[in-house]
This record gives sequence, structure tokens and C-alpha cells, in this order.
Amino acid sequence: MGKALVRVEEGSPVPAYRQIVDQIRVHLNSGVLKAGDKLPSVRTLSMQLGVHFNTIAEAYRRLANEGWIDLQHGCRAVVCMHQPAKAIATEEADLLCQRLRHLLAEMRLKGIPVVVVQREVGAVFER
Amino acid sequence: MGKALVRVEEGSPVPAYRQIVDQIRVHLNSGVLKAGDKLPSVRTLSMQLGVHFNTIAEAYRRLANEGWIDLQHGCRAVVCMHQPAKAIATEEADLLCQRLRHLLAEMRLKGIPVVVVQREVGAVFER
DNA sequence: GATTCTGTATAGATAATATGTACAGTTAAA
DNA sequence: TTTAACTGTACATATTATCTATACAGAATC
Repeated sequence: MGKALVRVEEGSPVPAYRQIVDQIRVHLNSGVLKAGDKLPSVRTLSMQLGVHFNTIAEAYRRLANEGWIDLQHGCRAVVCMHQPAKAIATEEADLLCQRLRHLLAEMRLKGIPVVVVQREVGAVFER
Repeated sequence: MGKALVRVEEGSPVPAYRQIVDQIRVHLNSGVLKAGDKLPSVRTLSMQLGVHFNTIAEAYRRLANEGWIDLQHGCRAVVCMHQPAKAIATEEADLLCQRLRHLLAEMRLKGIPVVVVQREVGAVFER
């Protein structure tokens, strides 16, 4: 039994649909979800996560707007062949670095050792 | 002219008061804000950031609830002498690692080179 | 064709967020 | 001491965001 595709954190201040978008986007990038793959139906996933299926539909709509998946009435969402360009403005990069610094500071504050962080970096960027 | 203590990202989905809380908490941990320091008044900071002063007040209230600052009617907020314990449950650590992975994946997706990330890690954790 | 699966559209309830305004405590100058 | 200017607070309100309920419409399968 493979790990669930998505997990929704109950008490989080970040809304469910955005948690879902973020996690699926990660899987799209990491290759867990490949072009042509079909996503679970909004109702299937909604029951797994314990949220309303319209919440899943909202998440899918966002991903479609970003160019990650194709939505067509009546059939399951499918991962696009031509995924979105990865160009990025330097300003946006700065913003991401800022978010990274804040998160790292929080982790350091909470006593998480640097080696753990380095391991995550290595895992994501493929050393 | 030192850098501003806080910066609120306009179009962000994360609410202004939480951006403020997060950034000030980072400064509290990093030592930019030390015990006994006074924070800017809610009105002063609100004008710098272009939000209502009640939004700043809300942020200060959160930080006070977390034990970072003392609030007293009539005088400016002041950084506590006894700052909150830094104990952390493993579950919370897992959550932080998960957030880190997602952010890293996003950065990689956006084409940010790994060396930039490693530099940030080194800066925060003091190589 | 009928059933069952799929995503969609719209309205409504609830909660989160930001603001407007009046208030009350503290400080410092007059 | 009085006054004025500064501080955080309280509460009502407007707006927006989020989630849900329900009915609908396209596609697949029998």
C-alpha cells in the first residue's frame, strides 16, 4: 500500500484546497505524477481526505490554471503533456529565498539539527 | 537606514497579520530583537506597512499569547525576558520537514540552483 | 438506452480577515 | 497638576475566503 498522494492537516491555518494544490504540485514536479497520469476523481479523493468534493474540484481548477493538468467535463483530470514553463523572475526568487530563510530559522528555533535539513535538500535536489 | 523590521507581501494568500507574526518571530529568535527591546507602536508600524493598526494589534496579541512579548495598555510592546520554551514534539518536527520539502521542491521547480539554497542553510545555521 | 461514473455551476452558511470608530491607560511636556 | 500626545484595547461592521449542499451536464460502461 503506497503512501497516500495527499494528506490534509486538520487544524492548519492554510486552507485545505491550497494544501492539496501544493502537495500535488510537488508530486507533479518530483515525477511521482507523470504526463498522462490520471488523478483520482474529485469524489474519491474527497472521501479519502474527509473534505467536500467541491474542495477537491477547486484544487484541480487551480492546478489546471497553472497549466499542470487538463480538466474535461466527464472524465478524470489528467496530467498535461506540456507542463508549465519553469522560468522565474528574480523578484520571485528573492521571495522564495525569504520564505526559505524564515522556515529555516523556525526549524533552527525548534531544535532541528542542520544535518536533517541538509538531508532534505539533498533529497529534493538529487545530490 | 537599516532594513525594515517587517515587510508585508501584497498579493499573498497568507494574511497580513500572520506574515507580521512570522517575521517578527524570526527576528526574536535570531537576536535582532532582544529581551527588553520595544517594538514599534501599532500605529507606527501600521503606517509603514500600509495596513490598519488593528491588524498590527492582532499580530502583537498572537506573539503575546506565544509568550514572546509583553503587552500593557498605554505603553509599547516589549520583548519578554523569559522567552517561550523551545521544546518541540517529533510530530511537529515532521510537519516542519514536510513544509521544507514542499518549499524546496517549489524552489527547484522554479529553477533556483542548489548552491543558493545551501548558502541560505549555512547562513541560518552558522556553518 | 440506462446506469454510473465523471467534472461543473450556483447558492448559501460559516469563518477569517481587515477596517472604522470610540475608548482607556501611560507618558511627558506645559 | 493639567494637558496633550502617545500608547494599546474593544467592539461593531464590511468584506472576503473557505467550505458545503444540491442540482446539473458530459463521458464511459454495461
